[in-house]
Amino acid sequence: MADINDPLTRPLTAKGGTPGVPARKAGRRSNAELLAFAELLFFAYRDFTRDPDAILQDFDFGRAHHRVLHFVNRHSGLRVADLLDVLKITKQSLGRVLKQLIDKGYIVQRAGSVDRRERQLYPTEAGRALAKRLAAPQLLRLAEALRAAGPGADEAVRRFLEAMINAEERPKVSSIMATSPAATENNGETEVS
Amino acid sequence: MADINDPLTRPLTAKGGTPGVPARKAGRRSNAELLAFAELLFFAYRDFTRDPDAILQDFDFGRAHHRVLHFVNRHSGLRVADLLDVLKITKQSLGRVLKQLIDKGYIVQRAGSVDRRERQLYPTEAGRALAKRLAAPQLLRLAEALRAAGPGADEAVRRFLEAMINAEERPKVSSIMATSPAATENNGETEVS
DNA sequence: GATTTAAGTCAACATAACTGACATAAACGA
DNA sequence: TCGTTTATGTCAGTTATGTTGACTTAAATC
Repeated sequence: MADINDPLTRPLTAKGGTPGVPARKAGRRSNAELLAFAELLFFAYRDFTRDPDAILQDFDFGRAHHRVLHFVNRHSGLRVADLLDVLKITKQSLGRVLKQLIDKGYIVQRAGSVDRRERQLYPTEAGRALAKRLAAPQLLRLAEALRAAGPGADEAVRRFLEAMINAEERPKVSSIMATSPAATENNGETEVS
Repeated sequence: MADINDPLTRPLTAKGGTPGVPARKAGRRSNAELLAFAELLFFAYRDFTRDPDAILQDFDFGRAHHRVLHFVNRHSGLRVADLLDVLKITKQSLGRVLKQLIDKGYIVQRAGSVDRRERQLYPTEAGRALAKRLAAPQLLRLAEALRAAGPGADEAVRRFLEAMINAEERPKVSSIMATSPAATENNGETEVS
């Protein structure tokens, strides 16, 4: 077990507070504590994106392609308008990366069956394979981090992340996340292999 | 209370599992569950950065300036090399935004007292004020999200975020986070006002 | 038939990252 | 002391990803 006084291995935030500092009221957090969470979120996200970024270089793709491929793969059949709303970028920005993913054979589009102006987006077999490869290190990282967070942390972390989303976006996020292979096909037991 | 079956207001992940699906072993998580965490992290970070991004426009600054100003403000006296290691960008990339922050009077630099090649970075009064203004909406969001996550979630979330950081980076992150006004000056009771 | 909507495209531009090469000053080592 | 390494800064060119604004096409809708 790590020595709590060793600056290289102790927990990033002192447990039990600083000696001589009276405990704050339950539920009140100092700005300094909150800033520590802000920094941890920055570091977590910084490293969360690094593994896939490295893989993407081999395909002449960037993080933008990963985001598009991820959402098309996990929420097959979503429309261009859905993607724009999820990513919060302009049609022109999306257009560039989406075109490249289509041209290189990772995504295909189909006219909507009810409204034929709509373009429904689907991954090809190559698209599914690449998405899986990009997700693999992130899934490992998440699994390990949830394990490290301790039993019961899943729900706390999930509620925290949900509450970090703009309130007015939550219904849309919820709706997007409800349309996934896990929710519709195979009971969530997709394997990375 | 929200109807758990209403797709617009139910929790983003079903609680208690899907009927007919056998409970997984304790501690094992399906890839679909982990992918949901990946998406929540994306959405959380997407919205976490939007409030300060809007403020930055009024100053002709971007997110890169925010990151630099934040770390200089919260960890006064850190060196250029520290900043490069924290941000994981090149010297040239940092140089551009740092120069602008210095030219516009938000950051000053001082030669290191022991090694005079080093440049120690400090916020000016204007820098501190801007950092505080940029942090304010993020602190509100974090406070509310931790509240929403429920009692005891702080520690779970903190452990989760720490474990999301690359293992070899944790000592450096720990060391950076130990040098903050909260850790050295006023017992963490900095106020946003 | 006119209007609106979903998507796509063209052009110009801004930001923030990158690589590679080189300069300066200070510290360090033989 | 002198050569080397280190910390920082800078110049030049490139790439990735975002922006605004204008316009087109096809299909749905009023």
